[in-house]
Amino acid sequence: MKASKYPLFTQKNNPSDAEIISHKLMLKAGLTRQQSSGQYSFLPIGYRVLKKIENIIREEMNAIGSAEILMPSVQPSELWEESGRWETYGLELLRLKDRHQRDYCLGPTFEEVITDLVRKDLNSYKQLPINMYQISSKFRDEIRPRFGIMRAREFIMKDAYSFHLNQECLDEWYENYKKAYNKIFTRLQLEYTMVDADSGNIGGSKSNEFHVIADTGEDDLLIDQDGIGVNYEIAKTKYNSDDIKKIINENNLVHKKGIEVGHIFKLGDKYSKAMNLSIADVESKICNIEMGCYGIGVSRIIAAAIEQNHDDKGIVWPATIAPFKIVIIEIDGHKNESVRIYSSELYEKLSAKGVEVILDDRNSKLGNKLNDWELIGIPNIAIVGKSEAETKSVTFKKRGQDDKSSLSIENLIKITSD
RNA sequence: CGGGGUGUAGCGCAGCUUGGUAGCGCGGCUGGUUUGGGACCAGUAGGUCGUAGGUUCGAAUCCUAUCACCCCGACCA
Repeated sequence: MKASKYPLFTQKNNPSDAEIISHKLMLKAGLTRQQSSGQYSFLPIGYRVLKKIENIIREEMNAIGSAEILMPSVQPSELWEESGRWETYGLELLRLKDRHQRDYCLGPTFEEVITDLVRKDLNSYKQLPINMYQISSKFRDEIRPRFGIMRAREFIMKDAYSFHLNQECLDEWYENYKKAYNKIFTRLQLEYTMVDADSGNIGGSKSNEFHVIADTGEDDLLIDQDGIGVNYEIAKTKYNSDDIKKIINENNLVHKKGIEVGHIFKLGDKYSKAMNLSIADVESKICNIEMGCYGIGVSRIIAAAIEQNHDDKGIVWPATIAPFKIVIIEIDGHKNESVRIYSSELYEKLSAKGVEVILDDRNSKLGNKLNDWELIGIPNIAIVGKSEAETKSVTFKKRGQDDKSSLSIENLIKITSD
């Protein structure tokens, strides 16, 4: 990519609507723009980050043998009436009518649709277990959207669903997903913890939440010596006390704030029973299908990552989700042919190695360019001016560190293409 | 929904109390001087003051209604 032809929308002034740091930085760095309350467009830089996160999730889902699908976001009321949630889900379910006055809703979650999908094609227990996931927009008509993309009404979520002949198989797959989630959050390079949790609105017997640790998190977590936590409500039940302070002291726990970015559930037969999804087993006995569901708030992870990784200059992306791996900044390339030729040569070499590189060939000053890229948070910065062009080197700087060093082309390629 | 607040140029704001037809900073554009960490000078473009109605000779300013957005609380990935 060349910055002169790439839509960058950084802003100098602090946006007035933003309260928390991730929201401010996302607007300043030009990652997202608000459409209406709780709804955001992703600009090119923001969308690249979203795709990075999606791909890590996708790879780990595929790796455990969950298959990607896509379901419609507008869902017929009939399915929700079958599950009983048309009545119970409440105002968060945005309901609408089509031209024939049939009732629909915008999908906030997909248990009904996927249960319907599976029951139409499930003929034999031999097809089980079935594991499928999708990455798509969800809509929840939140009482109060806030903090930008952190709690939006429309957001990107990965939701996986599993179908099993028996509890043992569900338990096994629940563990598979749990392991996959740990891999995902490790690869995202975020400080996180898994906690025992309430299954809330979705229903079922067992659930775990994954939280990114951040002071601005909305959830209170109690974390033990092994890094395993519980949320407040669960802790009260688990330790049989209402006194949080006492629980903390007596059990040697640490209180931290978390941003919930993942939630996995053992649903049991709640939906399969209500929606009549059953199958004959080896002995021709009719069994209800055991289900699990596994969510990750993909777009929320962007905000969570920024909450955890920023400084006074802007975002400091973990390398695995940075929108670009490196930016090459020209000094006066438009006035200096040797600089222009040399920077293009570097750009081509890095591109050829598959390095995600953007060349800042805009007609602006070094300071402005550096400020833009430090705000956006690109992890590696290579500066080339007249002297670098002469010596065939670059002035190299890591985001988050102040010192600069001189690197040969070979070393630059080595550092950025590993 | 209850409580608090804000809508004026692309962004951030002043002006409103005490009506007289809109201004500042940043950004944009043009020209020149600069040029290795947000340059300087000069010039220039850009706003039916959220919307509708009312009061008045006259409304960004006063009154009424309405819409949008933000913050605190109840709900959630």
